[in-house]
Amino acid sequence: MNASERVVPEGARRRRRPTKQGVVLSEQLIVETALRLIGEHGAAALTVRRLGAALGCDPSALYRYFRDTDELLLAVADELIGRTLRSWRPTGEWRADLRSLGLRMHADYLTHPQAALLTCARVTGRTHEIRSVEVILGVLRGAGFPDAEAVRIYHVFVDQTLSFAALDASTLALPEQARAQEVQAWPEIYARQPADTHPNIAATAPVLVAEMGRSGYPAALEMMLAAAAARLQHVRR
Amino acid sequence: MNASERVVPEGARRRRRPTKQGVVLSEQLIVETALRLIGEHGAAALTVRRLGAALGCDPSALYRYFRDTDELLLAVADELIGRTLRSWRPTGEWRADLRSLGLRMHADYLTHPQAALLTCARVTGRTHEIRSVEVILGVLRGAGFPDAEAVRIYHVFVDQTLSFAALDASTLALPEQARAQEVQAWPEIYARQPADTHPNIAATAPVLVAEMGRSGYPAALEMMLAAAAARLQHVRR
DNA sequence: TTCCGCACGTCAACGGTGTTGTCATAAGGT
DNA sequence: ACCTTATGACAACACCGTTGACGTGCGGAA
Repeated sequence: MNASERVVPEGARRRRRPTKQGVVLSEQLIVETALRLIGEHGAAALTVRRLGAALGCDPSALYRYFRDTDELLLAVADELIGRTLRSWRPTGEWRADLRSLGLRMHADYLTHPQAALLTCARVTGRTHEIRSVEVILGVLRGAGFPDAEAVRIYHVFVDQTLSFAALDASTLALPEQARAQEVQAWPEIYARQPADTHPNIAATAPVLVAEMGRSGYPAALEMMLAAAAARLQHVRR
Repeated sequence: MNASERVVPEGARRRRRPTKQGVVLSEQLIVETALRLIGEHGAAALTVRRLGAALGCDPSALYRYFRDTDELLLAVADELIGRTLRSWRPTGEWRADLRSLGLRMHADYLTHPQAALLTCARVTGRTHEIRSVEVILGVLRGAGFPDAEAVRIYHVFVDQTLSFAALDASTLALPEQARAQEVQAWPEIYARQPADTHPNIAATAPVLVAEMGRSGYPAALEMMLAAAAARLQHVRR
């Protein structure tokens, strides 16, 4: 039997046969369990075998619901998009709205780094994504940006938010050991560069180490919003 | 023997013993072969076993040069940084220098999309990376930014460049079929949203489709540079 | 020039991974 | 109550990174 023939679309499912351990599987339950697994035990915990164990079923049973692990992760990602958008409320002030939406998206993606990594660059074309485009464009056009400007700023805003999310997520998604090493790298290596060969690093070492310990996204977002505001003033004249 | 004791620093290597197939290994050769493998057969092709086969040595021989695959990956990342930095010439004008450096880094990473994806989020702590930090900080401090400001802008600049590179690289790195589908998504889906449910998308559809067809990085970089220039003017007063 | 220590390539093995072919069984429409 | 077949279980496969043991032959010392 071909693998793609094995999976039955969720809507067409009729027989719900409990697992040996008494669990009744469903796409919804699997996705939720996967998200829980990632949240509780880190990104590395999401393996087909562990997911099977957590659900109380044989790992291969999952292939009745998803063609492969990639498809499973996409389903997880879609769930994430929905959750993010659902919790956002606009205020009517464009700059505050973009700021809160950006920070929220960034933060929500980081809650599930594994899914974020896989998802950030993909155009899903699904309802949640389309709605987010509509909403952001609405904020910008409502603020008075002309269409071309609004689209350009939308593009920068979305790509910047998603790409920073991916960048920061990939740090969180690293195996434990590599991540610890990453955190120590800046203090240990950059605080020790001699002033004669690396004057700029030496002169800024303390502030450099502090700065690199956190995400660059908030600062990047502020600079982007400032540039947009300046552009808006210029256009209005 | 402990794994970390097994690897000998490149400088201290004395005995160069050819492999059964007559290859003389070196850190340099291994990194170059890894990059070639990634470029030819995709990021997934970079496994210890395949790298060993491509080099003509036993997979475990690599552990004489790198403690684990992660350390190997960091070496690959640093090689990428080095290639970029080597081809860049400063002009003395900070804005032009940052612009050219950013665009060049972005472009260079995209020539090795698979490698960029794997490496661009990592702090290598190796020589090329350290030099790039020194150079960029020098440009900013030379322009008159106070230390704290210079560091903050450096952070935004570097993370923005790398994260956009990763975002754009991941599109290039998709399997052929998925990539074609991705390209068609914007025209096909967003050009067809009805004006009553999605007024903002419908109103901007042509310019939206055109804009999303290219990278957002140049526009993001310009906004970031504009914000930095405004900040510099403000500080100078 | 010889000789010896040990650097370094090789081998085999371990425990993990995703994935698939096959089978038994019970759910659900008839 | 039956029969079809959806679906979970099992076992196996090929691959992965990593490690410990081993022996060969290179390079420095004498």
